[in-house]
Amino acid sequence: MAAVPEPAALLPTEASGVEMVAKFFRALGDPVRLRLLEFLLDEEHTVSECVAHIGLSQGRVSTHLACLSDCGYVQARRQGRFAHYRVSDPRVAELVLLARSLAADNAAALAACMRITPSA
Amino acid sequence: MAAVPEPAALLPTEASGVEMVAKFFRALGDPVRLRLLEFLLDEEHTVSECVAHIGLSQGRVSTHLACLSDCGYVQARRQGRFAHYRVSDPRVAELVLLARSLAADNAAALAACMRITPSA
DNA sequence: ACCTTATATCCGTTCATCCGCATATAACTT
DNA sequence: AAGTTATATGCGGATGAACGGATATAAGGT
Repeated sequence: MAAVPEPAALLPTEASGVEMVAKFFRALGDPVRLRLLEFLLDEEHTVSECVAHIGLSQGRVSTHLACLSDCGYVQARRQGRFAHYRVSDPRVAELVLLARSLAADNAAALAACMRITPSA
Repeated sequence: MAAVPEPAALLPTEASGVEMVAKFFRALGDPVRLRLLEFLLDEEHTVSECVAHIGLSQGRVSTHLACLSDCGYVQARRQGRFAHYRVSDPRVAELVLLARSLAADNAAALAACMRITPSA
């Protein structure tokens, strides 16, 4: 099977798997969540600290953190009434750094790309 | 400068840069574009071939390809009335494979994450 | 010139996602 | 128990992004 010159099956064969990888990327497609990831890379931080760092409403930040947690980017440690979040997997940093280098090489075209966000 | 225990500045310092990386990820957050990327990894394909492969309207596929091109994921080679697209950078495959491995490890949680796509 | 083929763009609709605000839950404090 | 602090969830509204279908542009064929 798979006698085609495919490199190693970039994507899962099932459609549901592709949708899953897309979802995974969508979680990174938000500037607030990216900033949260960076903030939580090395050290744990509570939700309140994240709120102070990000500057959005507490509810919003909590939801963003839950989203990152659902997707496996960060982990929550409960302690009393506090929730300490941190990045759970070193590959996360790898992923973002790789994207950053790619994006940097295409900054001009990317900025001009009106097909994703017409006004940004 | 940067005497903080940051690992190597995961994200660009300026807000516009963060928005740019987010935009970059958003381009990958669509199953159709992911399938196109895989299709164009090794071999060039024309738009018509992509249309046949993907199964959406020609206009839609053309726009998706333009989007990928704007973001620097693929490159177009014009020949007569044909446009041949292919992945331009080997790091693209790296990026998607890395995400795939991460997503696989969190498949269950990801599937249950209602914060990104309530119905998928 | 006319018709076909290949690709790109525009338009209106529908669905997804983000936001702030209000509210619910849960844990400490006194 | 009542009040405070920390976090999570629900709601309506606004914007973003996907789609199909129609149309514009451009190249080849006859």
